[in-house]
Amino acid sequence: MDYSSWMINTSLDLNINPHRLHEELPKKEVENNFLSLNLEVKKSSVKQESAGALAEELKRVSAENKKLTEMLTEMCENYNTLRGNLMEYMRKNPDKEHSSSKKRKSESNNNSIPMGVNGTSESSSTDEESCKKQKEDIKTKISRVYMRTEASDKSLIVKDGYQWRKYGQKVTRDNPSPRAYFKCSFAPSCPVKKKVQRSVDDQSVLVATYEGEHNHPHPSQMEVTTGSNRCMTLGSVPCSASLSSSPPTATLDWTKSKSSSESKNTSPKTESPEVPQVLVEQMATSLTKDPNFRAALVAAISGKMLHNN
DNA sequence: CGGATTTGACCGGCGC
DNA sequence: GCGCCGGTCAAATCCG
Repeated sequence: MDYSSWMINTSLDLNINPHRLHEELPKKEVENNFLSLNLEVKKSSVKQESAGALAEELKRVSAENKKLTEMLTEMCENYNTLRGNLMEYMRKNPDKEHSSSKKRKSESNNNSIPMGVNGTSESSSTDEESCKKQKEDIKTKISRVYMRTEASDKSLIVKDGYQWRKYGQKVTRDNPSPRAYFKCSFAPSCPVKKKVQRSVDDQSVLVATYEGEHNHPHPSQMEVTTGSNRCMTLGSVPCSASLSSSPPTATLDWTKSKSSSESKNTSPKTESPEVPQVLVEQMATSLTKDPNFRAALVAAISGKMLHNN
């Protein structure tokens, strides 16, 4: 899968000033320049030409600020466009599972109603009731992951780093492909379950439905604690934010790196705020890691400070 | 030999 | 109440 198309190019070309100051001068020189400007401001006997240079610098920085603002606006617009495209894609490819009239009420409810945090006021209820409540809570933590595999690969294995024990397989009515049932076997008390079934429309797409939340750390996290990006440790799972650790009902199809007409397995419920959150986080991470952006930010802040002086 | 997987039986919820 | 269907159980089987 090609995720590069999802990555936002953060190499912002912010060197918009006519003097190409930041492009040619190292960061340190920029800062020195800024300090010297400050000194100049403090001098009581300001020469005409230095005042002119200062005004010009001020103008330049203001222009840069303006450009930054414009770029930010443009970025927001791009984001909105992307989001719109995503929503349109979701609408065009409604999940067959949800369109099925035979769909059980309970399951569809679980998928569409975002529930809050686990209720903790179980002290007054009986064991049976608390057990029931717990069950309901587990059921509310549902997420779905779409994973593209080789069409020839008939195994229903989704490698996500956790250890799963298969406890059943069933052929369901709305899908000729068998559905496999897994329980998390990494921790004996872990309540998480996973259902894996091939997509009706695209046999090369595996649909993994996670129920519940792991009550133990991710196995790969126990081995690799320094990894900054969890997606890198998830084996063959697409870079997805919809693992069980995410809030309920998040369903993301990151397999859409192929043409949108190819995969048709998403549901309208993906219009949850989850998607923007993921994108925003991704953008923020990318931006903060980009030296160009940081340099531009420094310049912008410097400009702002100059403005205030 | 022990753990994982397979697979038919069973259970319970839901719709008619 | 009955039948259908998804989900789970557990004995049998497989595999390292």
